Amino acid sequence: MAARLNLEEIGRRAGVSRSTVSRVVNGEPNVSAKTKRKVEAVIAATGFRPHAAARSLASRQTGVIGLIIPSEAGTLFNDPYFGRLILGASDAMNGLDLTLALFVFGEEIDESAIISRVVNPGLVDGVIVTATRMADPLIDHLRDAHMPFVVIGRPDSPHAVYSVDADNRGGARSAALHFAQLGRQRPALIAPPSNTSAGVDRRSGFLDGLAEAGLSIDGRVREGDWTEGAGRSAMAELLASSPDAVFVGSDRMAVGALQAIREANLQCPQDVAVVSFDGIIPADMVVPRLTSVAQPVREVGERAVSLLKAVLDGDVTKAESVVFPTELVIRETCGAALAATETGTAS
Amino acid sequence: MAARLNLEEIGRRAGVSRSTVSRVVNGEPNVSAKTKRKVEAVIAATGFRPHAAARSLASRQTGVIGLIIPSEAGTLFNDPYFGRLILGASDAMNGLDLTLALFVFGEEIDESAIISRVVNPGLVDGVIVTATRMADPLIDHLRDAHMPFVVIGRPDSPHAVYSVDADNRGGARSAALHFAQLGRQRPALIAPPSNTSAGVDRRSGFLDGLAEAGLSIDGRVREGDWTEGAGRSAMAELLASSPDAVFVGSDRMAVGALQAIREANLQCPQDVAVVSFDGIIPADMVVPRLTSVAQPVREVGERAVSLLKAVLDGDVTKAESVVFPTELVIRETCGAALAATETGTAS
DNA sequence: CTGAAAGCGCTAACAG
DNA sequence: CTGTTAGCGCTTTCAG
Repeated sequence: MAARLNLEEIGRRAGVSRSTVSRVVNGEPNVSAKTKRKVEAVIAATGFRPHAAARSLASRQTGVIGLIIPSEAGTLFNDPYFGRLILGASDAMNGLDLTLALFVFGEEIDESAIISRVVNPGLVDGVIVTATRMADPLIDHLRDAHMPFVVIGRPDSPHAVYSVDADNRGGARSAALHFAQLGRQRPALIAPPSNTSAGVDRRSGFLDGLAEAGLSIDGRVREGDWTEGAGRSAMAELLASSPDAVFVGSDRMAVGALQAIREANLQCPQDVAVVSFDGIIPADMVVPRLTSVAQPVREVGERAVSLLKAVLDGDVTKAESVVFPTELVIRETCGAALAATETGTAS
Repeated sequence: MAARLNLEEIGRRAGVSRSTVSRVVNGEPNVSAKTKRKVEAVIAATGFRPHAAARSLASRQTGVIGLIIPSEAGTLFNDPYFGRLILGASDAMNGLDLTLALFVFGEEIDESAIISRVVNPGLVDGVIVTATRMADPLIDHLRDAHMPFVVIGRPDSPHAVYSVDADNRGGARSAALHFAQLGRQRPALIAPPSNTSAGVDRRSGFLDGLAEAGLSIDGRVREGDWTEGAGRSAMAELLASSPDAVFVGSDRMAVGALQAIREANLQCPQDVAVVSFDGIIPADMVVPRLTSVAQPVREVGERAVSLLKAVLDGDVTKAESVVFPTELVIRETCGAALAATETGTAS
């Protein structure tokens, strides 16, 4: 029977040495066209694929990139955000012939367990870290272990790092300006957790935008943990101070906020306009359709991969922060169409 | 400076041979307590971790399990189903000290590309395949390549395979019986795609349940591609034949169906009762709250991992199909509370 | 219970 | 352009 398929065996069948086969497999230039053809024929005929572990051991590169997602009690996985992110990362990796290793850690497992699993030599070449808290200790550990990494978010680290993020501040600011333009007078805010960079940035961006427009928020601020439930109870509380507009820091919380508005027998957008951040809930999912500051999650995932790849290849050596612009997608909850009609701007 | 950390070096520092260190690392029994302690001390002091690739090469086991998710244009990733599944699989793997490699393939990449990437020797020990179509060619390819695998779903394969699935038929049947019990007379169905086992089973289970209860469906059947939009348009069509109840084959389609009902100025559950399948959309997400046949997605993911692990360890050798029961979770859209009130059953 | 020795399949100088 | 020669770090017989 056929011997186990390896470089040696392929070489034997093609009448060349193991090294030559290796060169063909790796697309190195210094192989004669004729030899190359012969070897490729044998490879095609046998369906040979080089052994990944052997290759990793010899080359000290695994071709595997880790994606670390700390999932707090599974909450995060109900958010379409991560699906999009994974899809983007995955696409980029398929194109680069890289393999994605996914590390999801619940709260019950401690930080050091994460590290020791991920920083296993010979397992991954580098990692992408998501959902980072401000000053995430994970980042320091990764650095101590000399593991190349890229952060998704805006890390608050004393050291410079590679990172990819959406323009949370700018996006939130645009929501504030939009409210101002629509003539809303009593804006409110439901911010994401302030121990995350997204939470901090979306909050400050919105407040800055209001200040710019000369609007004040007068304590109409609440914070929620990304979920529908949090959005609903935060909104219920805010309604006591009669806001006429609310910027909600995530799509999921906005869904809850809409429910609270409905339960109070108020109308959105007539009584309270709503703009959310994310733009990733399917538009048909809620009524009225959600106006939101959309961030390009998929692109963020893709870019994180290409940036890490560049770091691994030594193509980029200085800290680099990529920031993607957001886009205010106007649908129904902000009441823009309404305002347009009233002022006679619309046809 | 410290030499590169490996078995040899740890052995040198502990005054033993490389083999002994290997035995300690792998928890083999035949090591004296004293030697073991000494070696462990050195390991703890140095933070040594064995090189994954080297270990894989020598032992012919990678400790990595692949999860294959064919994502059609990203549609599937908007569904919380996959997040849950990944979470379950991931949990199980963390417990078994296994690493998860995620393979997401869009439609643009063909089947053989999937195979050649996944079946790379020395990369993964086995794979879990999801979202399988009926008679999925992927399965045959996996078998041809001698790659151990477990299917999530009910594969329609001429060969026996290992699989894990939810009781789609039984769950759908229970929805039918529930409608009958509530006195609904004109049931309708929005089924998932019939080229998937879930689609086939949910459809037949529902129809069987109706037949059992003596209800007929009279052509009030549509099919949708899992999305909100599909549910909405299917429901809009069905309304022409005045159904008083509809079983929708997925949570997302049910969200769309609810919208269509509202847009037709009908009330749910008064005019049309709705029961969906999945039970994974956060309960607070829609109003009225969705009654649905819940499937234990996380458990399915966990079980797929433990089954594959057993297969890899040779603990199970005959084809095995694990089927998880579903649970009808009654909330508001089915109108059970309503019916109870009318008949005086409720307080 | 412990050590020595032989690979696992591949890459990477180094010759030629 | 091609072959030879050493390893990469670990597991795994086989002796002792």
